[in-house]
Amino acid sequence: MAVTIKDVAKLAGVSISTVSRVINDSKPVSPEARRKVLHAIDELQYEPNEVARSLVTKKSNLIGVIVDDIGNHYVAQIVRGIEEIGRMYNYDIILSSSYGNADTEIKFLQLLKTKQAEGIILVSEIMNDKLLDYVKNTKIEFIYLNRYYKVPELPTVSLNNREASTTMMRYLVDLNHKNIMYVTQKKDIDLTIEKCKIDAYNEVMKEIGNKPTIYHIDSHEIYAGYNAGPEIEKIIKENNITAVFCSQDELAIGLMSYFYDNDIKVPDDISVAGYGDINVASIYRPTLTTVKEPYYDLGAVSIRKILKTLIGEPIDEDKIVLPMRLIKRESCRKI
Amino acid sequence: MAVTIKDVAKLAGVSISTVSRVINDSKPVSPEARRKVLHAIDELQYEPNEVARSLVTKKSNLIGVIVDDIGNHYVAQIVRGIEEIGRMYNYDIILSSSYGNADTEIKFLQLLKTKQAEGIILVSEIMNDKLLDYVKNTKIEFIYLNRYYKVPELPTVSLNNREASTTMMRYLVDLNHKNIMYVTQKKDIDLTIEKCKIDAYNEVMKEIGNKPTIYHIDSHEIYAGYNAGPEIEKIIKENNITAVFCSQDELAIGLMSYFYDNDIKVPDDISVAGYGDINVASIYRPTLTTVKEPYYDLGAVSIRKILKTLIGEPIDEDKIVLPMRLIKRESCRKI
DNA sequence: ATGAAAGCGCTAACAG
DNA sequence: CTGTTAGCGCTTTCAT
Repeated sequence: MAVTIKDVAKLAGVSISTVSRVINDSKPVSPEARRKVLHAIDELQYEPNEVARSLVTKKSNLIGVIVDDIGNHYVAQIVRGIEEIGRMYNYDIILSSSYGNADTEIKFLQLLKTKQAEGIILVSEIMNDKLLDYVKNTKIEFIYLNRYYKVPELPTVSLNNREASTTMMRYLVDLNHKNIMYVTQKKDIDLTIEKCKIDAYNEVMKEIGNKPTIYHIDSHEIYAGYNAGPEIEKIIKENNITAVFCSQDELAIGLMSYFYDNDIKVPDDISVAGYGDINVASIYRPTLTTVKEPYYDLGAVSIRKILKTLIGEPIDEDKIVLPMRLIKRESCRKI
Repeated sequence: MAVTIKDVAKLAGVSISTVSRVINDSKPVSPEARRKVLHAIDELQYEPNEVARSLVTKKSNLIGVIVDDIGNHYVAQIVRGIEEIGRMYNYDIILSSSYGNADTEIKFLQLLKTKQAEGIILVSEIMNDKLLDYVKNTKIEFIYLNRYYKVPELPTVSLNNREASTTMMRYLVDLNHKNIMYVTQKKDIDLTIEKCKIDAYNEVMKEIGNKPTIYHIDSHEIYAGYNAGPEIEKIIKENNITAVFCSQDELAIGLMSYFYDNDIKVPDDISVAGYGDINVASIYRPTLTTVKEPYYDLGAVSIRKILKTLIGEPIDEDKIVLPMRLIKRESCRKI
């Protein structure tokens, strides 16, 4: 059996209340008693049982984090931000991966509640209406970090995607590109954030008086960008496209790999721009011009917001929007 | 106040024991009572408090995972394996990142113990002797996953690095390479696992009757591989090297980027092999020939081992060694 | 300043 | 099959 507060009290010759007081220094304790207690603690290598403590204080110091897949680099960065800031406030995080399953997300949410998590951050790629309902009817600190959807009803930390896309488009235009193609997700999926980006694209194309060329892919993974290569190549030739702006870095990397394998030179023959600044973006050759999504900050800001409300500090607002940054690299050139 | 077992009992008109019994179905309960309880639970949206439950059962269903940095891809893969298997047995994981600080690792270890974690997996890149002592004197299920060091005194799950390096070397030899260079960590660091790999390299070089050429770098990150480019290039020319075997994929990728930027063609001018099969390895062009470290499995096997001992199943052995696999890609060619 | 005692929400004998 | 009761290890009144 592990050593408990009773053992310490006995050895120190005081009551358990006194021991508790020195552990938490919640009330004055005579120097003499304190010394004895401290000594006993040391002797016994006593470590308080946080579970028992939680039960009475109702503070678990646990934040639940439900993610899509910790194996995704951007997710890992978000978790990094959450964890590092949480740590500063003495909070631990419980991690669960849903792999994009809506029911699993809800199951974890409930599970985390039973574990008395004080707040929950959901890093999701899907739109989970059932979960939305559930959260709205339950009082728990909650933040929705969704990379693709806007979630109007709930506290979110998000990015200014529209502005970022506009910035990238204007940059491409500055590079004298006129025929710019946009490669994005499958058309029929109703991705609210992607809509903002498409709007930005369309707007800039309209500004420069050119017709938009949008190509839809059914996935946002690298291989999908690669596989779409032949069709995109055809469209490029037919429409005299000089720059391709991809809605995700993964797509851009896949596409560049296709170009590499088919002797199309980036950026000499075609400029390619991405979105996200995933870690490969700066490693791949040519390095990818893209827009940096500040994942770490996304996580950090989220947990800070939860912690603030937990502590009772005034919170600024329910929706936090973070800026993004244009990263100019080799894959786009002036023509 | 949250709804408790008492509320359910009252509403259902039974005792709390009966409620407890239907929740856990630990003992037979009359259909009638069960129905009433279930109904009350539903009515009240009751969710048992796991903290209270843990306190009495002494089961937290929590596994602590201390990692170096969840932002590292390989670490994330390990955690993925841990989490996914843990989930199958109803275990949650608490994640803490030490960022390579030995004291932080110990602090987390203690913290996780107070949270009543039933087992702890340490995914570390450093050698932490103090922690070794600590763990040996404490009875807690523990596994050390160290990528660079052998940890003889503790249960570990590790890889057969010696064999893997030999396999890679023999493959290179099969490709008719005779003058093979090995690029690795700084010489004075005492990396026990790296030593195995160097031994394997030396042995094969001896077999083919050629002198070893080992180059030491002070970091294992991509930029380090890149920065070492000029010197490595010089050595290659002087020694007529035709293949470079890097102790880490990161180094290989950095080096290939240097080659790309300096118009040295891989694999036409030089073959490059890596170690690890990090995610970029298959994405980078040319794709990197490497040895696959099964990170996911490493995590999965670790937690499974802990869970087994927790459940009381017989455990096979204290040291588990996983095999690695040669991944032939474009960066190495026959000469 | 200190101890006794109540109780956090739950499980597990124990008695019926 | 069911209710009563005694804790789990700790914090926190409430006396003293």
